[in-house]
Amino acid sequence: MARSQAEKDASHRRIVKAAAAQIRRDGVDAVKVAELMREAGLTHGGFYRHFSSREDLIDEAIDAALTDGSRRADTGESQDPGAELAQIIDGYVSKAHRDNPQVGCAVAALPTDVSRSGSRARHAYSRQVRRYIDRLVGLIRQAEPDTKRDEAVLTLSALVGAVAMSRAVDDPELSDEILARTANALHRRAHEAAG
Amino acid sequence: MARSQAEKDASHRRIVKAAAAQIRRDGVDAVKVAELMREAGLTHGGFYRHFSSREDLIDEAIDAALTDGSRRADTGESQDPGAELAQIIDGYVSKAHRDNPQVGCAVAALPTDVSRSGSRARHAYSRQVRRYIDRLVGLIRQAEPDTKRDEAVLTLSALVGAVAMSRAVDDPELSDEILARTANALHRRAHEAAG
DNA sequence: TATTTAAGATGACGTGTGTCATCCTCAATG
DNA sequence: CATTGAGGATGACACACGTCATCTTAAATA
Repeated sequence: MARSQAEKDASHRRIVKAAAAQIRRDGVDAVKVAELMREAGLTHGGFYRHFSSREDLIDEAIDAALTDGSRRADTGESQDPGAELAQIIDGYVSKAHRDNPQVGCAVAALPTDVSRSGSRARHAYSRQVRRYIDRLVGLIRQAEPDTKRDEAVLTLSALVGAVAMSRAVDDPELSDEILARTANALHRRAHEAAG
Repeated sequence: MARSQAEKDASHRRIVKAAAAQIRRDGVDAVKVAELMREAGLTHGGFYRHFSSREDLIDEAIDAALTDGSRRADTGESQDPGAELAQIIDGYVSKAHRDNPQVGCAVAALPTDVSRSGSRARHAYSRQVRRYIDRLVGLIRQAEPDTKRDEAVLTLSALVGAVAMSRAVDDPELSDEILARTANALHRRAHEAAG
């Protein structure tokens, strides 16, 4: 063996982390191998000791970006489902989330990129969507299980769509309005269901 | 003057139309000048008679893709707002729409691309979002105007998010479920509001 | 019909980028 | 301590793509 395995793993993680952040901020095609390695404190030469191709890295980085987001979603095992749901909504449809895609939820940041990516990325995306839905199902108050699941999917769709649109829009007021009104409507719906 | 102005305009429209379709299907970065001109029945040489740069074309093509979608949304001046709303929901969150992004709504297909594009594209996106919201406000039954607008924004967010996610997901069943449950929940919400 | 002018074709250039061959260097083993 | 093998550095190649100079050709005008 040569250079410590721990060092290699650390380098690997640094590369993937940098790629995951840049992909969420600027998209898949903005990731350049040489530039990425520079960000990770390396040169472009060693790249192929870690990945068989650029495509391979992209797949792993998208997977990492998606998995990374799940940690955030799993925090806060509150005892009050209603409060927790409200907290998730406000955190997701927030200006901070909108303005920092590089550390935000990849489900909202990468839908189009994932559609055009490899199987690993699409699989990770699906897994993440299922996690969100399951989590929301557990927090929504509703009599019928089927109706409850409808509500969970609607909630996720609205969260993702609102953040995506708020990032694309040119007018700051409209952007804020999209976030605020989506949150309002989701809160009202949750409240009415709770009785 | 030389070659008929009508021919030039026709070429221009063909180029922009081809670009708009490809952008919605494969994203901005997939558009290559030479390939695009070939699709339009021309060679790459004449490109700069129409656009000052590739960026210029992208901006115009995104604008066109967004404007194109508004025609679809404006059709069907039905007398029954409830039926019209239901029709819009079912048409938007449909498998046909999901599977044909090249002719679908650009608000759902291009949020991330627009975020990284020029001012013209972002402005067109904002205009389109406002049109959708206004149209939905006019179709939603609700007493309070403010609440009505909340509902309209929520509806748009959910429509856009559902289509975007359904395209990224790997599992066909999950993809269908996202569309179907989002539609269910939106229909139920509209029905309850109608009393 | 002769002239003019611009749309479009042809071909080339420069740059950026993914990929790979080669060399260097140090940690792990004996 | 000598050896070795792999991580990382350096440099180069091949190719793709945006851009531009130049030529060709046909429509519009006198």
